[in-house]
Amino acid sequence: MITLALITLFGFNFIRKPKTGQKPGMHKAAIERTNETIAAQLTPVGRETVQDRVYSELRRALIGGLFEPNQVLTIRGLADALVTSTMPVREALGRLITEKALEALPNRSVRVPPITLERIDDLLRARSLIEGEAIALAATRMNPRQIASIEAMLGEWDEMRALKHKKDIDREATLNQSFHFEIYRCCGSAVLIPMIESLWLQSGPCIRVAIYAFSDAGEVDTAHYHRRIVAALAKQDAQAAREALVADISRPFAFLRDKLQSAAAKDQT
Amino acid sequence: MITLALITLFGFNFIRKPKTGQKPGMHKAAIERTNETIAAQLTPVGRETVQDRVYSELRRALIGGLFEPNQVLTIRGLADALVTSTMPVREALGRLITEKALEALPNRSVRVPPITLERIDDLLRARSLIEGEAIALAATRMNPRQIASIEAMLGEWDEMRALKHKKDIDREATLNQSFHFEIYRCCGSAVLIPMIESLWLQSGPCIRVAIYAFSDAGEVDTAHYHRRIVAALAKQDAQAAREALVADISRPFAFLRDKLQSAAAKDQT
DNA sequence: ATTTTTGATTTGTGATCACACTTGCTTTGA
DNA sequence: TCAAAGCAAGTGTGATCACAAATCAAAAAT
Repeated sequence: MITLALITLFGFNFIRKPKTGQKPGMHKAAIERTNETIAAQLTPVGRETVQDRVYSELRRALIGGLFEPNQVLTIRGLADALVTSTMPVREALGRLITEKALEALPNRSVRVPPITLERIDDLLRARSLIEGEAIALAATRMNPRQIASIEAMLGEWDEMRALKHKKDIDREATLNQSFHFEIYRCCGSAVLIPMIESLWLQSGPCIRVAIYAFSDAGEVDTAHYHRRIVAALAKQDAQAAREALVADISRPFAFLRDKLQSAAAKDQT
Repeated sequence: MITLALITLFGFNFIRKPKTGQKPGMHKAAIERTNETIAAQLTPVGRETVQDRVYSELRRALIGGLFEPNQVLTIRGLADALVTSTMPVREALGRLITEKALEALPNRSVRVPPITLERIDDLLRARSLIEGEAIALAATRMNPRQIASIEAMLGEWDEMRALKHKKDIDREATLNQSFHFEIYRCCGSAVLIPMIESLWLQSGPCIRVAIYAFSDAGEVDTAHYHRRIVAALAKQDAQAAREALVADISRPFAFLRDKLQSAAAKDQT
């Protein structure tokens, strides 16, 4: 019956005419100019709803691996933790479920998706494909200023590693994320970037498990691979950039894969 | 402050222990057997929430191109049309916005994303990349029974076209969708398929515009390209399948592109 | 006649409540 | 002693309401 209702959709009142695109108040030139100069100095404040904040927070937590795989989340529990009502949380959870960042069980409870071997391989393949394409596109489009920007991040990385003995994993993960997305943002595709974000969201809980284990041996390699990526981008060599990127993101997945397999083998005995 | 609240997340009551996976009632063997025979005959009823139905309906409408680009949708309007309250609709809209199937304007109103040249090229590139990969994977995995299944759909297509003079565009679009997803489902990737669905959702409003215009000249070509795809799959030729698919999905985009460019040129004069 | 202001209507957002379902524990019965 | 029924607490879903912001149309002012 819902189907029937929708067939007769056109002409109903939920269709609002698209805006004409014309600015309505194109009148006194002087006032207009005054407003423009003001607009040039002020940055738009931009409303942010509670739901948006909840959503971003949950995203951050997922990508950062603050939630473990298989962990069950409840609306009221999260609402308490975030100090809001249930409403923004339930909408944010629904959005994360459609992105496959969370999983809706038949009981109607929601949990962080579990890690399986197939899923790991599946995620790695998808990420190599899409992020590889994005970096290949970016390689031909990045200007020297943008290259310099990510090179600066590399420097910041070294500096952080040199100064602090304590491994600040959260900081490192954030920096890694910024490094990658700074590059992807240059690919010029408004379609690919949300897909990459979705993939990071899905692989977040997985790779965090790996990162914790590898901080010592992994760090130097990470810097090495990132340098390779920057070098390829500087030469505008799309193919080399793609390969360096795939090598970079493959490592934690391969590590996790081995760990899972050996765990399964030990479980078998 | 929300950030601080989340940092202290672990150990809170919203973490529920994952289920043990053990069936609790593993007792009298006779009763167990009786229940199993009953279970074998009955199919699980499976709850479907109102929100799910609304979401599916809106998806169907978007992929089918029932909404025009730039069209503004309102929660209450849709709720009236679907004969529910606003609650399921607003959650469904939120989910569609995160998938980029709809667009949230700064006014907090939501609309179908507009068509631009860049967006068309962007969508086509992403679809070629991902659906191409999916079909290449499927080519090496489809068994003869699955091949026969999509061949049967080809036959159904011819039959439909031969019998009806009237172009049943909705039916045709549905069949086209089934044809493609039947193939993609064989690629064995739980990650790629939702991404493809998301891409169809985004390109739905665009390509519908094209399909309306090309039904006459396009139909025979469509059948031709689909046959090429099936032939390549039957030979397990991944590369040929990918090329045939790209050719297939490129046509409506190219058509739309020309139409848009000529419209822009005419607008210029 | 055009622009601005004002007021009424519409719209999205968040909170709260009622209901149905699940879950875990206690009590009952064999 | 142990399985099964019963009960109570907790959870997701949908409806309704209050409020602020946006939109639109008419009235007022220049």
